[in-house]
Amino acid sequence: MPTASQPASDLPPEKKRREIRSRSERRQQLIDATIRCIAQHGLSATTMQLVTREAGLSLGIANLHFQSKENLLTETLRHVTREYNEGLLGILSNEGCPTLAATLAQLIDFQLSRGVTQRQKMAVWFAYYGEAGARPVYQRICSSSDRLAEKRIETLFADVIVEGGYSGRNARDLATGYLALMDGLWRGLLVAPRDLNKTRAKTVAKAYLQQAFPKHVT
Amino acid sequence: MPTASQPASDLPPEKKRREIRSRSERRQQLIDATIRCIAQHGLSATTMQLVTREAGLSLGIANLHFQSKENLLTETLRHVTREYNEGLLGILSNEGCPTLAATLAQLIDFQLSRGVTQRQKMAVWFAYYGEAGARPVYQRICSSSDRLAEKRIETLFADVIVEGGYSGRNARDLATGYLALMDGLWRGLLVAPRDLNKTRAKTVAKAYLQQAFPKHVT
DNA sequence: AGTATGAATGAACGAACATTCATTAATGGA
DNA sequence: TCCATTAATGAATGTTCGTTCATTCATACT
Repeated sequence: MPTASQPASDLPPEKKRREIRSRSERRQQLIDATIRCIAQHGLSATTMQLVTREAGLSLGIANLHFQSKENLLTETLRHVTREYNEGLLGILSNEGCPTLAATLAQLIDFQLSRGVTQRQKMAVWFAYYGEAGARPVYQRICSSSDRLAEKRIETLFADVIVEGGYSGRNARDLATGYLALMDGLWRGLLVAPRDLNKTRAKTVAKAYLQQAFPKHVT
Repeated sequence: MPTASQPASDLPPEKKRREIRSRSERRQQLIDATIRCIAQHGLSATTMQLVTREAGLSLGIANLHFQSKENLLTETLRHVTREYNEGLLGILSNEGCPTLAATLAQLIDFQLSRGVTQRQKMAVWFAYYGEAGARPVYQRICSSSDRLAEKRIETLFADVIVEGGYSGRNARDLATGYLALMDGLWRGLLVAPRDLNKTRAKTVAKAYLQQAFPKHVT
């Protein structure tokens, strides 16, 4: 978007005005640009050139604030992971959430909300999963995030089982199953958006919880 | 370990004996090497050099048989996809499979069998999922494979619903849910093998089918 | 045995990559 | 107002990539 009040000229070198920002601002700006690049071009086609241009900054700045590309990518994964986990924690801390049934409903709504299921974020998740087998750093970040989420969901399910007096249910297995189901639905939304939309994904997820906790899900 | 009867020399150029093989043999050999490379190094670190060396062949041969790296990668995805679909068809064509209950059991066994869940194969799946958002070719191959699998499972589930007289069940939604669950379990096996092993994955998958079809799964 | 065929090789090449760093200019304190 | 400090820039660098193709040699046919 060219700024107005520029001297008319066909192809000026277009000197960019240099702006100074704080370290954390620049880091966030670069991470956001990285997310957009991965979503649009894929992880293997994401270059420093592309990222810095997307951020509207010069080539060298990513190395200035992140030392290396590898580090930028790692921090990007950490950012997306932290964002998701904080959102999940917000739901499960059930402050102002009156009943367990309401918490379950909010959980599904959150995990299939616009913020979580936008292509940008999902593309990033799966891009890193693909490399996780070869990169221990990615694997550690992903699996520790998984573990955290599973522990929280398991606790919630355990509470629901007690409240509902459900017998023969294993909270841990149900949590594993639920999160696996949600993972698969995300993958479907990403890879086959023509065959699976968010509404149907919500139906399928709700059906799982209803089978598990009939009294808590309508 | 230097071979005997070689003219004494510290670092012999070690001339390689040239072997001639058919086009299809070489293509298969290169695809297999590509799978191993992706599993070991990740898609973004998989180079022609690495692949051809892994195959024990010379650098130029991949371009000779596949024209381009892009084409080699696409054909590799197609190969893995076809292999999985043929295996699935083998199970679901229920030749020699007496009952629907037995078919369900075989389905889980197959999807969590050694052949399907070995790290090599799963790493390939997820590597391509990650790029699918940016590459229409990958997306088409993945989603058409998904569609095929889902149609078959849906048909099986519909039969089970009729036989069991289950009411209020939607075969399509159950199929979507089951495949999503299986996808998530695979992801867990790949990314967090410490927290999820094959035995527990089988337990979780079985629990899903048991909830859906209690009379058919023990 | 001699020869034609084309599969296989790997040195060479240009393009694209991450990274470096001398230079530039915005900022805040003197 | 001037200067010291330091964020920001982007041309330059060395490396690595995919691809090409002249050459080599295993094979099958005459």
